[in-house]
Amino acid sequence: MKVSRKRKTLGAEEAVERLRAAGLRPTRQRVALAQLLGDAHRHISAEGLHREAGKAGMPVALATIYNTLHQFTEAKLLREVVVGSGRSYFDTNTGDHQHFYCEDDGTLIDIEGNAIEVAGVPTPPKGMAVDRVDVVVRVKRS
Amino acid sequence: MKVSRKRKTLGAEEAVERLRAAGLRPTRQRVALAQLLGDAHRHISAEGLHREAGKAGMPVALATIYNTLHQFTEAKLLREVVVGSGRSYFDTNTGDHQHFYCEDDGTLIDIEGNAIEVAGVPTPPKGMAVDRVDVVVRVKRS
DNA sequence: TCAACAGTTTGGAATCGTTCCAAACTAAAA
DNA sequence: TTTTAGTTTGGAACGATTCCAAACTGTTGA
Ligand SMILES: [Mn+2]
Ligand SMILES: [Mn+2]
Ligand SMILES: [Zn+2]
Ligand SMILES: [Zn+2]
Repeated sequence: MKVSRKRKTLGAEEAVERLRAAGLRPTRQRVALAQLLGDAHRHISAEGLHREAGKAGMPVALATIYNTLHQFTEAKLLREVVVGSGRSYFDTNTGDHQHFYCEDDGTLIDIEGNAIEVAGVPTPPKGMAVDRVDVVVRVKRS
Repeated sequence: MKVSRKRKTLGAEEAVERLRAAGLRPTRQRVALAQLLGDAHRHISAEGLHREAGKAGMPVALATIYNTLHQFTEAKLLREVVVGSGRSYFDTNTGDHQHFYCEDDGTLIDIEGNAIEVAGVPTPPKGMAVDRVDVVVRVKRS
């Protein structure tokens, strides 16, 4: 049987506060999305969030979903994760961490930032500064 | 002034041999592309190779470019590198190495495989095996 | 309290990289 | 040669994302 699991969403007030703190005007749509993204660590696509908003009875235009995801990313409320050339994922875990990526089903799984260590990164070319070091551990069904 | 630089391409015979060794039928188009990809380490997109083939007087249909790049990748003559969700790059360096990625202009720069070291990769989830560990050092103009 | 404005949302069209398709072509086998 | 399986092709189709201009709505400050 299929076990249905409730996802922990945010209260509206909390969402509004979060948006204000990030300097974003708390519109109906942004509040709804901030609530849906909630607290738990998750990896979600634009299409996925669009669908969730619809199911939750607060439909939001797809263009707005994209706008919002990018604004949230800019505001460090989200982090964009690129693993394949197709779609991109947005990660509610903005802390230092890396990912397992399952090529078979497109799943992402967090790897704690303190678990993994990258050593020996050379000095970037003149005039460049390191922004972030991304590690993707590609796994396959064995 | 703009300095024009010659790129080292392969001889036709050498390209044919390489294709044969990889179990690929040496068609006119595949030989042309193998020649263009040549010996030097480079990062190229499908569109880029399509344009180069045209300029070199051996036009190849874009669909064939994609077919060929994927077949070459399958045959380990190339390696596919994903850095952004837009286009994907094909890397003539198939050895163990990683990349700097400049977000400003989309440039890729190799990092020797023996320079960088990733430690502490956790055991993959049950039933999964590590295929490859990709490190992308994102840099920005500073 | 409310007009005015800047910021935001919207549906739909447009873009873009990539894949699909079925017909024409060609390298290799017989 | 012929045959055959594999390959190429242009153009249509696709899916994710972005663009657009019109409608809407938080916020401000009179
Ligand atoms: Mn993006
Ligand atoms: Mn591919
Ligand atoms: Zn994550
Ligand atoms: Zn490389």
